[in-house]
Amino acid sequence: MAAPLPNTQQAMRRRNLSLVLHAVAAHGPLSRASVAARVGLTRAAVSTLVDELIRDGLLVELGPSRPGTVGRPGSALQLNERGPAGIGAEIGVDHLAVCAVDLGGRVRARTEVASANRDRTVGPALARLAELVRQVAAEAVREGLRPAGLAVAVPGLVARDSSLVVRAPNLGWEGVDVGPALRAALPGLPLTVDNEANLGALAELWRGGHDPAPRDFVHVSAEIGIGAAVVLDGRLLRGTHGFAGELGHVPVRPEGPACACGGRGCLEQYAGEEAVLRASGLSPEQAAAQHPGPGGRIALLAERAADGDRRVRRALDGAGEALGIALAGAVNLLDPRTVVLGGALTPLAPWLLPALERELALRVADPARSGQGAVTVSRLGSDGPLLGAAHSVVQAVLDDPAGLREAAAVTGSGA
Amino acid sequence: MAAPLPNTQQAMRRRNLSLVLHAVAAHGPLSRASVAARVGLTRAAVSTLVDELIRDGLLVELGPSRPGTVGRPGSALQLNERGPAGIGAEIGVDHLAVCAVDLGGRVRARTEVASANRDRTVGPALARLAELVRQVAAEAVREGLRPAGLAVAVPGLVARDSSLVVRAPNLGWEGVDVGPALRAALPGLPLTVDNEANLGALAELWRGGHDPAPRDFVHVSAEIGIGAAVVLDGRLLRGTHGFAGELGHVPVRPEGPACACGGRGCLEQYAGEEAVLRASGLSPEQAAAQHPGPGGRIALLAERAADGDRRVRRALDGAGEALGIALAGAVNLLDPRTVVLGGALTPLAPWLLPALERELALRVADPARSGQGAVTVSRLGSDGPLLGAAHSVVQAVLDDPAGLREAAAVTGSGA
DNA sequence: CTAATTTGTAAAGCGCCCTGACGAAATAGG
DNA sequence: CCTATTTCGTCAGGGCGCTTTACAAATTAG
Repeated sequence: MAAPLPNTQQAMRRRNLSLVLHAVAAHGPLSRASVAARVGLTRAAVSTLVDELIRDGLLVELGPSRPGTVGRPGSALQLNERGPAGIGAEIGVDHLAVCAVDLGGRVRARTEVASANRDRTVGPALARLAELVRQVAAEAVREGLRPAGLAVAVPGLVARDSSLVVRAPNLGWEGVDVGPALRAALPGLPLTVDNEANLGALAELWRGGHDPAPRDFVHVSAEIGIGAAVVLDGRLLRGTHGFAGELGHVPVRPEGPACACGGRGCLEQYAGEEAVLRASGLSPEQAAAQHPGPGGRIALLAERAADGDRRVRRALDGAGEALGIALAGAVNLLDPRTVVLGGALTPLAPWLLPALERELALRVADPARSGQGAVTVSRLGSDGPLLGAAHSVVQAVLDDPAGLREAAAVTGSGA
Repeated sequence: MAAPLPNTQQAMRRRNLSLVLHAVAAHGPLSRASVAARVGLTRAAVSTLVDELIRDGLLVELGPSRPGTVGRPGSALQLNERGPAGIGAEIGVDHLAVCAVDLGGRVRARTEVASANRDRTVGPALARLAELVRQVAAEAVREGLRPAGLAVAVPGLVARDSSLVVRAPNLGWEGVDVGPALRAALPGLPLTVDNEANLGALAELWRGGHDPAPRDFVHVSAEIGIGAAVVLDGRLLRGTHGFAGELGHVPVRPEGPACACGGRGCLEQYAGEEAVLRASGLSPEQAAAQHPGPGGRIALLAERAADGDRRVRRALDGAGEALGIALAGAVNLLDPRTVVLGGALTPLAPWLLPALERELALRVADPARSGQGAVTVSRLGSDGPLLGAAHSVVQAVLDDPAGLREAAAVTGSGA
């Protein structure tokens, strides 16, 4: 049990800096006075906090805002669009992607390349990724941004508070620590590594476009396996070892087909990409031939389903049913506000949802949740994890703006 | 989104008071200097905090501690055993219980009476409960304690941050707000109402006797239905509506027998008390005849199982298997450190565990959790919810000692 | 044009913690 | 036995951060 932060005046100041920054981030351009009203401090206190944030390049003053109401108009404050940037990266089965996001959440640079990472040696893949990160970071610098950190999304289990990829079946990685190679290739750039579904959930939380943003939800994501992330009270649930969210191995039919995990009848056996393809009578090779490139198999399924292919429709209906059963358990256990379908599931949602919602409605005991609006589909689609990664860096800056200055002092200010 | 507390110096002071109090509570008698080292403040700061806590009657000074080491011996601080007390109450199917707990966590007064609350009108039951609370509170006062609040454990769904019992099937209650009657009968005593499994989990968290106390676990409890509570990062997960933990309606076999909740094959259909009795070839009447009083049905099952009754053994094995399947889903989803069996399940644990652990080992994907120590049995047994209720009041005092003084100022100091 | 309202800043004050120093109370060693 | 050392608790001084109070600036209402 680490000391729960030494409640000192400095810590208070840091929290208040973050509070002001978050207020501006969440509620558009704001005057000092309205920030003060929002966070519960006085105008004088907010003034000094804002001064500090402006000096550190996190806020900018837009000049006097247009009048409209009685009284002296305030001077609008906005997040600096030429300040720190979060770099997000994604290692997919068949692609690599990197993007840079500014404090305001806008994507300011982006690259994506096809790259068959499955069963490939790790070294070259990471070298390639570092190369892309350098490109994107350079472009961000040209736009006046300072890269403040890198977060990498991986489709697999990542040990908590580490860069160790314990298992990523889709990549064929097992016990790979991606930290050393990336840190060596990208000196001075703080690194975090996280599960793809987790970062997708964070993207949903911050930029899902829901209003108000749901602070308690289960985010289901899928590439080949099925991952989920649980957000409760606005915080991501990571679990003791960082492995929370393994929805793919929740038992759906305990006597069902054997699963690679050692169990029987796991969700993955009914709603995993491979299982759905098999039930549809399609082979992976066929899919690769007809829809090459990232997301080809999913695209094929969506196309066939849209064309009215009965076998595919039936397969997706079965997958939706299985998802509904597994999620019914999760909903009964966690009482979230909604279930969000994201990642690769987005394009298939129209054919998954009916059965999914039917099962959920049938099996959820909670009387208050009767039906309405229980399941939503992400608007971010397959971009979720990448955006979430970049945003997680931005969020870290918003959560502790003073930490950034300290880091800069250590590394010699970067630029 | 409520203002996230106005980070002022007063708030800091309050948090530091709580920090000091918690340090003393967790680590026995402590000198000012060791408290300071623990919480990360200076000795001088801790001195003033301690002074204030002593003035408020929360801490007492035991006088100079015995030497033993070099240097001036410190003056040991201890929680005041004649300070605030938490009153806990439990409304069971066939009993009412009330207890008082001091700051140190010791039970200082207790009553329990048989009372058939099932399908009885609510008014008389609550009147009786209030009467018992008055008795216990009076006894606590005789011991020098000041009752600081009352928490009531109910076997059913309680709406979040309210005293509304939405549904308690075992009691036959539906949409009953127990707040008005109890508040009217017990003026001046702050009231909270919570689910029995939730409070049992809190008891496990605070007084489970585990070392170190697990901060992430699933606590399974059962009276007639099957409840569970999820503790993550030392905090109880309540869910959007306060209904988290409905393990009883997690699907185990989706095509299984119909359940009262509208679903099919819910855990309750395999591991609920009624289902187990039926599978054992025993009728509730028979059980009531042979083992009257609280917990009679469970006691009968335990007795028969101990005697080697094959049918009962098989029934419990099946229940354990179903529990294992449902919990495998929960463990995959949440990655807790352990699963704790509590409440009425405790006496049956020996016959439930083998199948439960087998299923769990089989179906949990997490490679780090391989087998060892995944399931533990509560040492608190059926006392958990009652103790947890009283402790939740004590915990509230430890979390904000200054709040207590304010409350006293409003109500005119009570005594 | 004046009164009212609101914004942002400055000065004074207060609360809270830290620093540094000191007496008190014990041990260690001669 | 006496002194040096160590640790504890407290006190005075100081720094820091927020609040209070006051005031000039900028706008609307009448």
